[in-house]
Amino acid sequence: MSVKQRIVVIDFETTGLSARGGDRAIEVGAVAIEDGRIGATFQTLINPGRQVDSFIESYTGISNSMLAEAPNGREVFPELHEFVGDAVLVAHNASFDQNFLDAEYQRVDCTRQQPFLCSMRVARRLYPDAPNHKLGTLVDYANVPITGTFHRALADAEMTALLWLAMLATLRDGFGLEDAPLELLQKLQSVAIARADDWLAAKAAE
DNA sequence: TGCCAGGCCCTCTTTAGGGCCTT
Repeated sequence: MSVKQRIVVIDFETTGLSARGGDRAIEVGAVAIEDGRIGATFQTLINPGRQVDSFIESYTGISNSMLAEAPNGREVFPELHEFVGDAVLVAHNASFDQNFLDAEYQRVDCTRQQPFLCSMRVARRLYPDAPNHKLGTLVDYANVPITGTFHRALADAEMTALLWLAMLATLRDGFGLEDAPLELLQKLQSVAIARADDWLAAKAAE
């Protein structure tokens, strides 16, 4: 995979926690990282075809009246698919966003080919001393600027993208690895899966 | 009525259980 690989950081607000249980996306935010910098963005509300409950309205600040005027998934997801292109995807707690993206793509006959990396899994390895690994906590811990309201899709995607860049910087500064940040993070994630902490120690000792 | 997600990761583990994180 190319070092210059475009990355898209994505975040969904949804009607609930279970994509497979029928919950739907109500907002998507996506931020492209190109050449190590934040570039184009994509954001829209999505009409889920149903009422969202009061918890979701309160949690996200997205009301039913806002969603009533929003485009539906059949309009939104082909556009998102085009925006994402062949970029590697990143999200905070990626399994959640991946399940929603794949479920919504399936409804509009789109498919996802590229890998989906998780900023939370990397942060747990890179910042083990953080109070916790919620996005809001990590934004503060890594001195990432707050770009908007938490629990809105574009703001969360932007701050996840900035956290991702901060983690890249930490890796470069901490391990002297000037190049191949994407490969490094992919390796770091696979290492996390394998619980192979020795890999980082070996890299640091080189 | 009662139930209500799923994947990762750690540990008092692996023939399991529970916390974290996302909305």
